[in-house]
Formats: sequence, C-alpha cells, structure tokens
Amino acid sequence: MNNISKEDYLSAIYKFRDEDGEIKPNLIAETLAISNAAVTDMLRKLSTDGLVDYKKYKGIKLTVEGENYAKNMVRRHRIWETFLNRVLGISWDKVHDEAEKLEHSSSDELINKIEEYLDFPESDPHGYPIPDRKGKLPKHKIAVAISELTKSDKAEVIRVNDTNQGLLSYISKIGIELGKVILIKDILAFDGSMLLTINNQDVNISKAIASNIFVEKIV
Amino acid sequence: MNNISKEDYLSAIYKFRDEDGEIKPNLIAETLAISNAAVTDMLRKLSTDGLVDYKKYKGIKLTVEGENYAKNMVRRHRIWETFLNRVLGISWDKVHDEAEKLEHSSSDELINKIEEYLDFPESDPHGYPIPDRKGKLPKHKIAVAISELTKSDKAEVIRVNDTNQGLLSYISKIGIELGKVILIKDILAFDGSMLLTINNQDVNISKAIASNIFVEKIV
DNA sequence: CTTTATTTTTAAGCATACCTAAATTAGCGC
DNA sequence: GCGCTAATTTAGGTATGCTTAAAAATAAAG
Repeated sequence: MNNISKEDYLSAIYKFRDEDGEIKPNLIAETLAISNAAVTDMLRKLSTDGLVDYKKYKGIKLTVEGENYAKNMVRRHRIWETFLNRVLGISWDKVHDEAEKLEHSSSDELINKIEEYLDFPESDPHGYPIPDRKGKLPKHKIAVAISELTKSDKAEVIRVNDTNQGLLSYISKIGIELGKVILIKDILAFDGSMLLTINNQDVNISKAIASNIFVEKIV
Repeated sequence: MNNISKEDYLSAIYKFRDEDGEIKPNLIAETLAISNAAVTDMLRKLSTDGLVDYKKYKGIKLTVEGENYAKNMVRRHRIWETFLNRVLGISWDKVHDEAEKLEHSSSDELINKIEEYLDFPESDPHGYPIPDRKGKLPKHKIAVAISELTKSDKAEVIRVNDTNQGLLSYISKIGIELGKVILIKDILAFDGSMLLTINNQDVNISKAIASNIFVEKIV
C-alpha cells in the first residue's frame, strides 16, 4: 500500500493545526497546493482509517492514532535532515527537500539505526525538536521571534523556520546560524525592519525575516 | 511526476534481459509480480517515452536513454545498499529491501554525496559492481556459480544473488561471506547437492543454492 | 437579520497503474 | 504445414488521488 499522500496530509495537519489542535480544509489545501475538493475526499478516507476526527463542515482534528502517525513522520523527517547535514555535510537550506522524499521510504528500523548512529540527536539542523521512539518530544527552550524583541535586546538564535529554502540560504548568507548571538541595535518604526549586530557586523533584516528566526533572550 | 513504477520496470528489464539485451513481457511480469496485461500497457508508455524499443509481439530492448536510466537506478540501489551495510551495520540480507524503497527517493546529488562519503565503493555488499557517475561499471572478476565447479576445486566467494532474503540469511548462517575460500569435497550425483569445506567445517548445500553463489577459481 | 462573500461539499471527469477475461499471435511437436 | 499450447495483446473494469464546476453551508458585513 502506498501511503505517501496520506502521510503528507497527516504531516500538514500536524504542522499547521491551531492551539486547539484544529485545522480547516482550506489551509490543508493551500499547504499541499491542491484543491479543496481533494482535501474533502481525503479527509473522508483518513476518517475511515481512524486517523482524523472529521464531520462535514466541522473542525478537523487528528485522532490519537493520527497524531502518533504524524509525529512519527516528523521524527523521520528530522532524523533524515540531521543525518544529511551532519554526516553528508548538506547545507541546512537543502536538507528539507531531500528529507521530504526520504521520509516516505524508510522503515522505523532504519530510522532507529540512523538515530543511533547520530547518538540520539534532540534537534534537527533548523533547531526543531526530534520526537523519540515513543513519540516524546525533548524539552526545548522557549523560542521568541526576533520580531518580538526590542532595542538593545541580546539573544541567541535557537531555531529557524525550515519551510522556505530561499529564506534559509539568505539567512546563512548574512551570517546567521544556530547558536549565534545577536544584538538589536535599532528598529525602524516605518516598516518594522531591524538592524542587528551579528559577528561584529551590522545587518538589516525585514520584519518578515525577523519573524521567522527564533531566539532565546539573554538576560 | 511519480516514476516509481517506470523505474521498477526499467530496473527489471536491465537486470533480467538476455545476452542480446532482450527480454520477454512474461519475465517482466513475473519479476514484478503483476499481470502480463499490465506489462503490455506500460511497455507502450515506456516506448512513447523513448526508454524502450517496443513493437507488438517482438523482443523488448532498452534504448540508450532507457539503459542509462536503468543503470542509474542500479547505481542508486547499490550505493544505498553499501551505505546501509557499511555505515549503519545492516546485515546483507536486509539491505536489499530498504534500498529498493530509498532508490526511488533520492536525487543524483544525494547519491553522489553518499558515494563520496563511502570513498567511491566499487561493489555492493553482495559483490555486485557499482556504476560510476558516468554509468561506467568497474572491471570485476569473472564469476562462476559454485554449481559449475568440480570435485577438489578451490575458490573464493565473490558474489551472491541478492534477490532472495531467505537465501542470503541462510548463506550467512552456514558461514559463507564475500572473500571466504571454499573447497569442493564432493558432489552428489543423485541431486547435484555439494559438500564444501568452509572455515574448516563441512557443509552441504543443494544445487539450487550452489547456483546462486558465485566464486573465482583459485588455481 | 438579511445579504453577500467565502468555505466546503458534491458531482462528474481524468490519468495512472493495475486487474480479469477474451481474442490474437507466436512457437512447437509431429 | 496443421493443430495445440503458451505468450501476448486488446477490451473492459477498478481504486486512487487528483481536477473543475456547481450546489450547499457557514461566516462576515452592513
């Protein structure tokens, strides 16, 4: 049985559901770049499979089984990303796309072997936590977007949004990587763009970029 | 575009064609465990794609493009097998199935990176040669099946048929691996089964098994 | 609270990759 | 070369996962 599509739906739901764990078909359709009608179709199937709670025109939620499945996909994805980056030296802006394909083609045993080889990593190259074999997520630091900071704040980069390759390669280019310390020198009221110091150099980033880089404030 | 099926057809044709490079639909169907009708269907598509030369009721051949594609699939497969075995320590009877899935989900760039990491291996864990980036196969020893040997022959194991997991794990169990030297002590006329010495121990193998283990005679 | 806009679902249809059953062609013994 | 058997192709059909267009339900605006 080929589950690639189903796995993509579950991952999308898991990733983009709100605080109550709910998501609207529309958002799934956008995320997967398919029609709303296709989403309705698949939701009925996933519901029959017991992976989502679905009632017409009502909010969509993962069942416990669905959430476990999705979390396992996230685990596979992040372990592959970590492997590709650490072992093969593939840059953090390229690992996402490769992992996206590999995650559908690997047995749990294989993922476990890779995890072991990597000595049980707790986060992927973008700073996202990796669920363990039982689905438990490691405790991780509380992340704040740079855009939430104020003038003179000092902070350490701990996570970067991994969904946009262009963003990632741009971020690398200006010298930002996990663990780096930044200082907010100024915020432009006009458009919210920010002037930071990093590596003793001043760089200017737009608000949109600032809201995709997450940090931990240093007191 | 999803090419998994097409890739499986090309690999099967490449692997099981005869000395003239030809293969019959029937054999493809058996190999892929599907109906003859499905094969006819797909052959027409592969022909339109310019990957096989196909005319109704005539022999089937890969085109140059089809052969290159197939050889690249073999390359992916064998590099993955080598990686799984050497790096992750997965036994040779399990690498085939994992590689079968991974080979459809990896870019050429990824395969090249793995190849580099493995320092350009020339053969996979079962002794099959790995095509290089240009499709060139490394020169390898001339392999003879054990079943072709005669009494008192001495030989080194250099290749083992990798398509049957049960066979591989059985072979391991009796102590056979690549590089091991065997001695033919006796051949039973009744059923062609053979008595070998390996690791200073005598083992008896059926003719069927003997014909799936390939060696190089030691003079 | 009613009208309008948006979201979601239904309906009908398409491509892929398979299936079974029937028809056709090829290959072989004699 | 004839007849039988096996291989191959055609015909018709199925499940999956999409599509667009229309209908139905919900959400938003005044």
